[in-house]
Amino acid sequence: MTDQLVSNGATVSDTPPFEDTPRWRRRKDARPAEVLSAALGVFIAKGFAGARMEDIARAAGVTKGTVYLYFPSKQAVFEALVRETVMPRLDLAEALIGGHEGPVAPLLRKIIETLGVQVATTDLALVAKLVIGEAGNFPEIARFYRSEVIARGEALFGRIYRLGVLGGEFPDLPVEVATKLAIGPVLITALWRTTFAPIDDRPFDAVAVIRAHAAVLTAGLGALAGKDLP
Amino acid sequence: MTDQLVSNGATVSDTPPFEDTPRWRRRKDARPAEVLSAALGVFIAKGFAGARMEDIARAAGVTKGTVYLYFPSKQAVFEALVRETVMPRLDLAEALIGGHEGPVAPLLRKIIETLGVQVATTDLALVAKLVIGEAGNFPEIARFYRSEVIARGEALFGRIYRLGVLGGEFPDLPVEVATKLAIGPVLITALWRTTFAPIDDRPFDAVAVIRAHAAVLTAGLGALAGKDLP
Amino acid sequence: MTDQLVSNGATVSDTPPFEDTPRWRRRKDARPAEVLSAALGVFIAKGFAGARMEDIARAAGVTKGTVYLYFPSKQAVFEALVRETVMPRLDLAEALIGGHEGPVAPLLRKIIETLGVQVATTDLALVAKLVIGEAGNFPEIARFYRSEVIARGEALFGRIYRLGVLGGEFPDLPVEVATKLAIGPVLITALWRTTFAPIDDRPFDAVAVIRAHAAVLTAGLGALAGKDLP
Amino acid sequence: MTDQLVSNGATVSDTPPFEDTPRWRRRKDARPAEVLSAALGVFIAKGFAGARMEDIARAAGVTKGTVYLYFPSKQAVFEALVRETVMPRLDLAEALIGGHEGPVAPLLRKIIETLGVQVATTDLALVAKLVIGEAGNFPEIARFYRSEVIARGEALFGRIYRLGVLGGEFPDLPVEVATKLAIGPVLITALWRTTFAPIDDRPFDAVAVIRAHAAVLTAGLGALAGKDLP
DNA sequence: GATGAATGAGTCTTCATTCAT
DNA sequence: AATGAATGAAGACTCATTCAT
Repeated sequence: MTDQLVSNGATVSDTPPFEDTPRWRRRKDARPAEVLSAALGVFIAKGFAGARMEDIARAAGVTKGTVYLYFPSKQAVFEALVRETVMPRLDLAEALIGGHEGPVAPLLRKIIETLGVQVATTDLALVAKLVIGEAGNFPEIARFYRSEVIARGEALFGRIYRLGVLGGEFPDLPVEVATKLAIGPVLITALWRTTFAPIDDRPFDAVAVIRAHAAVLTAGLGALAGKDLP
Repeated sequence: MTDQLVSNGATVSDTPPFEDTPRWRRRKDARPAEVLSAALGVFIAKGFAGARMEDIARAAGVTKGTVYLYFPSKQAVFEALVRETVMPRLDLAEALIGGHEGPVAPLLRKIIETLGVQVATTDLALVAKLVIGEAGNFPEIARFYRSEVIARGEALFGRIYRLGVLGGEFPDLPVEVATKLAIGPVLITALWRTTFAPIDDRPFDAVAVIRAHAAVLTAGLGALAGKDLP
Repeated sequence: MTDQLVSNGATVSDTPPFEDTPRWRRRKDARPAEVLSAALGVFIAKGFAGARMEDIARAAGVTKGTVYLYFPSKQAVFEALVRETVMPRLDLAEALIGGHEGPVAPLLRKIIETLGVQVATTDLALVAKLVIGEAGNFPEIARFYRSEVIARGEALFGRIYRLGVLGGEFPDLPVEVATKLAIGPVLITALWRTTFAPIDDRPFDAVAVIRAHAAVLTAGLGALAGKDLP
Repeated sequence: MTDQLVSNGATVSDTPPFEDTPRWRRRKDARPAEVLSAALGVFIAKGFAGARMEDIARAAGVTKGTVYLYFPSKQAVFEALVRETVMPRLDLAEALIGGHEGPVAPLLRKIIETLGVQVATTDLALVAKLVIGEAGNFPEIARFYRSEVIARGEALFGRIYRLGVLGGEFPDLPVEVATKLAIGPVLITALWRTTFAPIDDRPFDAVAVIRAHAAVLTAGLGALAGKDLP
């Protein structure tokens, strides 16, 4: 059941079923990524404390010792996981948004849709959920996430939002407030997916939520343009 | 199903019918609630696994043994906590919304503001965060929360929303989608409060987010009324 | 076999054989000393690294967890052991020597005999052996031993020795050299007892070595009085 | 008994009779000795248990696997180390003493000085310390050392000492007692060197201790010649 | 009713050893 | 011959739970 959640990365079954049956294969380069991928599933399913290194190792198709060959501790696995999962995507996001300039409202909608679907569909959301759940125990991680992920996201979004304010398309909300309005429904799809969808009969259509959100938010911002907000 | 959930934890009203030690009577009645209140703080700070019974006991001003006098296990404490914290508030919420009828859009805004501020400000949000964080380890809790809290909230919100759709004030979104749009920014304030606010210098104005959210959402829904959404 | 080495302190068999069979008895005050006594035997027999907390606990008649109730780590047990075993004896030694004044040569012999027998017979020697064996891993312990035990011993011995030098009874050796001449054979009895005596058929008469040592050393020092030593 | 001790460790002379890879020939011959030399340092610094094969290998400039090429286990390394380090020196010692005959007291002093300086200055002392520290875990090693090293040393010393007793130059002490008087201060310099010298500011003059010891011991024995000792 | 000493199952982590390359 | 990735048994330490007091 966890496997469904982990969209990318190798899983146990990636190991080719038949080879000349070596006790192990030399995979130094691939291993860390494999372990992290396996770790994501286990952490999501059981939380940091509940995840046993044994679980992670087995999910990665190796033994405990091998995990320690690449990561000095469970916490290091967790930290690497957050870093490695989030960073590449962020670069992508910045590249995606960075170039765009022009009429703001439709752009915002497009961005929320595109990124929202990404976030609501990929590991990114799972990592966010992990960070939220474990922030108490990992202030460092929270701080890192705060400064590396959220700050960068806010900067991107803020740049666009301010353009809209200047152009009279959006009301003059503080950027950090506007950002949360934009992120809120995106985040909820992420949390729903890990928290309630697994125990729910009804299908959960994350994309529908994101679409509606993008539409309603831009419409609402447009409608309130130029008005004073309390 | 709900009854099974909190399988055996004592609750506040569990006072044994007759005893002859009035000296302890006062305490005995108050203890379970005191313990749960203390437990909330500890669970929030450290998560379920990270919270030690010793911590909870000390926070409640008693010793470990005493906690076990009222709750048979750590899990029972957690379950009772979710139940006892959420239930009374829900009744309140239903009472609050239940009566109102009339013009829908302003009502919706009022409700989101009032309840949102409540949620974003009180323990309710913390419990939600807990449930989200521990759902993997406590499917029962997640199920309970899903059916008791979310279902009831959705029913309340859905009743109003459908009125708005019928009256042509709102676009015809599926109720569970609309609910998530409404809840998203509320939830984010809750998560922010526990996750990032503790490590952030800048003050976090939850109420501002809720206000803006109520305004933008109702404006957006109004603007899209009658239109087709993809 | 180890039991013979540990002269004082409670051992497992101190537990009264029959009582009203409690799973455990509340012994908060006695426990730390019991654990240390048991630990000495285990450390001597297996060295620090080879000693398992389980061994120590079982030797003390408790379980692992109980040991951790009183000592935060294995290293803490070791440190406390050295401290607690050595300190009281040192006070004794200082009291013993402190008072004496008068003709120096016979006094020195008396002191070496008395203290040497003590050292060669009690736990003191075992602890010294431990410190020697584990100094590499516990520089702190070595430092502590160096400054607390050896320095104090050297001061005591040095005071007497210098009197003898001034009185023309002893040759003018550096005190730290003279001390080592006095300690050497004493130490060897300690090491022999733990290292070779257990695997030897022939009985080992530590007291005979000490007596001979006291006699030969004082005679030698007397014979060399006033002469130049290279 | 001795043969069992070093059960299966390869020794320097183990060179397989014929190979055809001269490129490695030089190394292959030197390796075991290099490994043992490296191992001594590591064992001294960390004790047997604390020494990791990785440490030993790195100190020898090879990798773990290579160590296992020459020694089947860590214990085999330790055993070979003790054997190979001690044996050659012992032969030397026997050669040195063996020939001498004549006036006993000055000879004894000469021997103690010469050998004592050797012992107090070379690896020999370190090995002794190792054996003392690990005897509990390696009764075999202790037995080997007892029978091969100590017994031979005692025999050498005893032969000389008995001559002195017969000639009326020395008091009639049991040989094993007299040996310990002679060895004690020598051993202490060895232990001091590894245990306290590394953490001490003051320089430690092992040779001065040995010189004084040789002088005082022979003087003392001479002074007590013919007297009854208790 | 309350305490806290004691327990012991459960995990992380280390490292000697193996073996494909 | 040499390497070093992989293994897995072993041991320190934690903490929920029990129960004599």
